[in-house]
Amino acid sequence: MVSPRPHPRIRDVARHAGVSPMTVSRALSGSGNVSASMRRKVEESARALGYRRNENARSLRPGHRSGLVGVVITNLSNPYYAEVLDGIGEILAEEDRRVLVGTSHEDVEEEATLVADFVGRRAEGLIVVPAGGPTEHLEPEERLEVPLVLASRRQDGVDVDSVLVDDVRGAEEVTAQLLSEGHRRIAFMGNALSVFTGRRRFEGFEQAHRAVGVSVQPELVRRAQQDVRDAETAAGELLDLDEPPTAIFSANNRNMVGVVKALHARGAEQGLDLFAQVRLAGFDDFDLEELVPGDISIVTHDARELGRTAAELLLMRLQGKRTDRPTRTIELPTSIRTRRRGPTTSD
Amino acid sequence: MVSPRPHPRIRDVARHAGVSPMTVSRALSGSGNVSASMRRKVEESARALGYRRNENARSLRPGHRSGLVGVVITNLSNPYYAEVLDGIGEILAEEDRRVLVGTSHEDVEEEATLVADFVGRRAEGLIVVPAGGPTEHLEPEERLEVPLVLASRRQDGVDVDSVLVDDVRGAEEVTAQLLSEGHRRIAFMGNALSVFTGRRRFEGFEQAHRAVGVSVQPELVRRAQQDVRDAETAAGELLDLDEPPTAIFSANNRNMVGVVKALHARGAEQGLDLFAQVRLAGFDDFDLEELVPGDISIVTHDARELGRTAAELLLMRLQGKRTDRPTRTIELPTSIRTRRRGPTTSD
DNA sequence: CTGTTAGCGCATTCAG
DNA sequence: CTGAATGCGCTAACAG
Repeated sequence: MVSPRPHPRIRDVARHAGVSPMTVSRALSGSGNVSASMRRKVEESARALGYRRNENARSLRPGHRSGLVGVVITNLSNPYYAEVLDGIGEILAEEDRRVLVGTSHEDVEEEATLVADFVGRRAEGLIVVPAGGPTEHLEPEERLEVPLVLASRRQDGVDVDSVLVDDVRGAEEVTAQLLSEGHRRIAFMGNALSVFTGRRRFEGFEQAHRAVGVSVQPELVRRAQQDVRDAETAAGELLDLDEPPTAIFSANNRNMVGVVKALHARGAEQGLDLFAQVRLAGFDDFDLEELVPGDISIVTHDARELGRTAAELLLMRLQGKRTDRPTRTIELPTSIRTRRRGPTTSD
Repeated sequence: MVSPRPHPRIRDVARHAGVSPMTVSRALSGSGNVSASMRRKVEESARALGYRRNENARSLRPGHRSGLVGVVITNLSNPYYAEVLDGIGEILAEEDRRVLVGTSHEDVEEEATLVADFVGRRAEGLIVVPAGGPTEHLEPEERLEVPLVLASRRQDGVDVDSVLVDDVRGAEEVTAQLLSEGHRRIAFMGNALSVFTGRRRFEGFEQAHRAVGVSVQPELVRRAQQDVRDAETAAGELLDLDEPPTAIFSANNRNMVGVVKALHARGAEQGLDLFAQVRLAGFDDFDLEELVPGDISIVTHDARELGRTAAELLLMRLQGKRTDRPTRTIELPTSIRTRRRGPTTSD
């Protein structure tokens, strides 16, 4: 007992209202000249039949816009990116545009598949957190000239509007702070070098070392941890070294949380206060940072605002306001927040 | 210098390859019978022109599926729902389906708008975390019989496949635990009563009280906090009462994090260890739970698995495997994890 | 194996 | 103010 036509068409409404399809189209789009009574009658028929205009068919007409924006995120279970996505959605919803979302899992091929698919669905614009690596799929011809904005990361050779944070400086400054406190064995935990932020944040980390003539210890560098569990494991390995680091720099949210968990777990196991022995620093806010029982410095910026800005840049292009204008890169301000503990158990 | 036709059509490829559009269609869809050499030639032309099949036009053909699933989340900046969404995406990606996502902000009207829009775009299925309230927009006629799965919450009168957790029992058991420890002034912080989980978790909370003949104090009930900041404020108010609660039950992730922050902040301000004075319990995992320096019990379940299950239920319907079979509600198992501290400063 | 015809649902012409 | 014809891009069904 399935209805033969799941979706009533404009012609069904027309028949029901005893008018031509054109009248229905005009009445429902609100645009054309239709008498008030006619409009009412059409609206009733539409409601009665449960008519819904087919946006896909509509978008076939020349000049019509799909209202779709494709968003490719590397890892949605990172609250940082969830926040970015939410910021993007916030701005696009204001313009009544919808979001097609996909996760690349930091894999360029998955990213390319998603981009191709979104373009095939005639998304009007794309916002991508690029995984890094080959970039053919991001080139204008490949994406059929669909406007693209890169969020959080940029790609060499992909000249499009981008929203970044000043990774290098943030990493450098916070690392410098650790060095100035006397730390000489600072670990680095971050993304692979193929990832823009992984490269840049490591660069800042290195620069700070060079500035004071200290060299980065390769054995203290851990890369490409994808989630908290990986990060916790990697941090555990660092703590197990014969000569463990005296400080750990975590280049993103997931790594930082993993490090904190590792310090806590090991400390409890060994009856030691590892937070007093290992100074923490890194990128990205995380919930309950204030509970970390040791000194910690966070390079922070507003993830939601980053998403909003990316969406705004895209909208400019979509509204034709900046077509053929040169590409812009907006760098969002970061700040460093340091939280220090007094002597651990006293007081 | 804008290209006149941004998107080459099948006919352009046909002309370029010196064949008919039909041959191109067949060659590219891989389905039809096309000679190998022909196929190669077509593929080359397609590449040369940067042709991308228009999925919207394609989905116009009878019998064709859009491959789209619409997902409505109430609040993406809650990591819990980000995880649910990621789980949904994981399953759908396996079937090469794409996700249209929107945030309702716990507002039924926004939810209705999104559902209508997704249906208009001919999404084949919908997964909704319902905000609660009126449900006309979720009725079969309104959504044009598009299969719908409810995630995390159910709606009275909306008889569709649903994935839930056993809110009532979870809340009851963990509340009973607090009561058995002697707590008699237990605060409740959760969603509005109009929200399914808000209702059910409060119900369990009340039941546990009734079972031991203790009555819930209305002044200790705070509802509808939407984010961590709201929750922190509300928790602060509770702590400011003349007779503050001795325990707080937080009915979800955002409330729990807010409560922990409030206890920490107030404690630091007043030089007190509030975690020793206020017993915590509630729903949903959160990062760094182990750092909470006091007793805490969490009713936990796998958010990603909830998303996966919702997607799987939807796929069953989409693949016609369960059409006209009765509606199912899957209840995911929860468990309670309790973490206790020894005496605070000694040891 | 390839081409022609026709129509998916809609809205922009242009006529009345 | 309303209707008829036409085509957006694609592909079944049917020739050939």
